[in-house]
Amino acid sequence: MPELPEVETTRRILEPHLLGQKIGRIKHQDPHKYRRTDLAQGRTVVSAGRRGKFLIFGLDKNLELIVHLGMTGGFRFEPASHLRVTLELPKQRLYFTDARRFGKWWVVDAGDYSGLPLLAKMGPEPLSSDFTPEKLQASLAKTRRTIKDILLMQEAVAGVGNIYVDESLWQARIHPLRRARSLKPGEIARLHHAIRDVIGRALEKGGSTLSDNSYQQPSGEPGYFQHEHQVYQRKGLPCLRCGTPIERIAVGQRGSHFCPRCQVNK
DNA sequence: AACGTACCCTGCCGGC
DNA sequence: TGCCGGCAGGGTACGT
Repeated sequence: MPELPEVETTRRILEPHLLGQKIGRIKHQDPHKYRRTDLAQGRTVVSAGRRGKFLIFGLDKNLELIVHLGMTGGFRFEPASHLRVTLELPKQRLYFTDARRFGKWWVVDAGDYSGLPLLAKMGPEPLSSDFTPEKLQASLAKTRRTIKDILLMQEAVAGVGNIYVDESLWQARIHPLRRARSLKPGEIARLHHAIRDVIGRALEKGGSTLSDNSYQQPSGEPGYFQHEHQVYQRKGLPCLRCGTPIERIAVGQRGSHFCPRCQVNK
């Protein structure tokens, strides 16, 4: 599923194709999921940014086109199955495919995220200097939730989803069901480092393409970080640190993979 | 206010 | 072999 590394990889690839280009028609059949996109037609793209898992394309006339890829959304340079949106540009077309249709588009006045409350309260970018162990500690201290829950909520840190939470918790040797506010300073320091390390390495590899093949770069090329997963979708396989079989449990509604020996729920 | 849960959606998988 | 129920999960709505 697209998380920060996949969304940022998409952003970097799309940026040169969009900057300075005037958007023509945007064709789709689902106005509920692709809201007000008529307002982007005829506008020129002036920036291509990202916040957490949201792509934010700045347009002239002080507008922004915001895209969330959901579970299976992705841009393609060529038509593909599960085509949902076609975006016409002067020299090419961009296609948006989304098998499970959890992806959404919005057009808003620049910076007005009143219709996207999650974006408004998004936590620090994990690879920025804004993300510090102190800020992480402060976020974890004010909740009774588990560490897995709070990391998925995007307010403690932006852009981390199910894959990279599991990978980060494994690297930091923290059980997913630990109460967030019970983490000791040393554990928070390990977790902070693990999140930055995992997200950074995943980004270098172009993200993860899972067995369902849903995430692809716009060219159709996959990501390569799935080959470096330590726990995600490795249930029953030996922990690559200690050999104990990886377990899978439900946390909230999410599958969670962890090593019962390395990650003890104290 | 904070937390838990149902829901959205559809391809895929396992069981029969 | 083919059908079908259940599962996966980011984000949101809603009830407690």
